[in-house]
Amino acid sequence: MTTTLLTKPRVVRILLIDDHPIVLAGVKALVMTDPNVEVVGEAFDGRSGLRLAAEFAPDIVVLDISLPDLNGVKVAERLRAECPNCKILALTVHEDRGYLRQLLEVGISGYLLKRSATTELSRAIAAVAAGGLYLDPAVAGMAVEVSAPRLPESTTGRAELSQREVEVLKLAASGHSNKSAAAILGIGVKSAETYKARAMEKLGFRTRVELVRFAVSEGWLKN
Amino acid sequence: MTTTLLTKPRVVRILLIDDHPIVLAGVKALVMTDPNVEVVGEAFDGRSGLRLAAEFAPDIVVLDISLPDLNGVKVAERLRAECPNCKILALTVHEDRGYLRQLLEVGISGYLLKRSATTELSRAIAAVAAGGLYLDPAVAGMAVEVSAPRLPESTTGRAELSQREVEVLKLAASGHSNKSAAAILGIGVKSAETYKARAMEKLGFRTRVELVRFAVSEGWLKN
DNA sequence: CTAGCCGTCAGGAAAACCCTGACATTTGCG
DNA sequence: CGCAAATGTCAGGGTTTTCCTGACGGCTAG
Repeated sequence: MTTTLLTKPRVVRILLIDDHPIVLAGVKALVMTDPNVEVVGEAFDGRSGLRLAAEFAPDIVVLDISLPDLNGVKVAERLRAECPNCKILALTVHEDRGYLRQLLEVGISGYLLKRSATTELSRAIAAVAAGGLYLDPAVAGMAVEVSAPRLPESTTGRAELSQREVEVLKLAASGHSNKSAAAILGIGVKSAETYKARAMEKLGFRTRVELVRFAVSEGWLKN
Repeated sequence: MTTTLLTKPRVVRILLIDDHPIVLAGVKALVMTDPNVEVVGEAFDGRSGLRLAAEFAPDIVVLDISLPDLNGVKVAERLRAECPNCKILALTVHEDRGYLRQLLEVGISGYLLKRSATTELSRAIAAVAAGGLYLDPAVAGMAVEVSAPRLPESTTGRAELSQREVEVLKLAASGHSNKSAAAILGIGVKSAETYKARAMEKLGFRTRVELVRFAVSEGWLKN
């Protein structure tokens, strides 16, 4: 079927989710400069966002990954489930491989960094609205290494961490040695080593630096 | 210049510094809704910001603390020196005692969190333009504890860390090994070990956990 | 019932870390 | 000026920790 001659100037309806009102208002002001875009809702946390998404069924959800109540990945996941027609455009400061991978697995349609030029925003929205996949130039390179190499065996599930793995990881990121973490959890050092290794492998991390970055972005180190 | 009877129609001239163009554009859109405010410059990094400040001598510099090239505190410091008439309004996501303390010592006029309501922004600008000090409600409580207790341990002049010690400590807290830190600093592993040991000893830390806690409270693990 | 994840752990090699010096500069102070 | 203290730089050697490779029983789902 051929495309219509006059592409109907159908307005793209957008829901914004960002925990920083000042940033959200700014993004809103930006996207509204495009007459084809309409902001149908704004939320400052994950739960409100999910509620508004269910209510308004927007075309695109512009989602900040760092949220106070729910992890951005969790929100994306639930959005996919509860509002399958919503496209998700992640808008974030995080340039971590881990986030990108998780979000791609969840099925987002775009990943844009806040440090990108403002023109990228409208470009990304246009691309996503058209049904495409948009990745920020700065992370596009990661996508290839991310999509190909991982997990011949995790066909069913995604990179969910088990309870023990999360516990050890938090302690490790807080500066505890495997031995110390093991003592705290009341298990053997070797077990702690195993959990940490498995978790790191699941997350695709190979160095403690990456782990600490992840921990910071997860809010694990807020004391 | 004659004084007018009505409140001064003088426009507040503002310079914006934020490394995320999308956020910066948003803030710009927000402040421009106030007719008394004029944005005279925008910069995405510290150096450009300092240059523009010298060029335009704005009334207020709205400064994001997380910058790629220079630390926000450094930028504030140099702004105070090079452009003494500029008021500085820190706009940031960081709620750390450490940052706030450092910035207050440098002599900023305002501290606003991005998670605050948009109305706070104009309020803060107005307050700062009027020569006042504005602190975000969320950090105002910290200010009192911050202004009084000036390093109880430094009574004899001891808790001062040398440059190298701080550098290695930051890297260590971020998850770098001594070896990795040494490589980054371009020194031998043994030197890095020495700095770290001396610094830990000065601070009275025995474990990495204490170090990480300290780093978090100092805001070293953000950005 | 077979496969995979989970919690638990070992052995041995490799890497990182801590402790003890060491030495040359720089800097404050009597 | 000269000396002691602080700083930047590094090595040797013993101790810990981490890393890599398995392993084994319990549970759950296909």
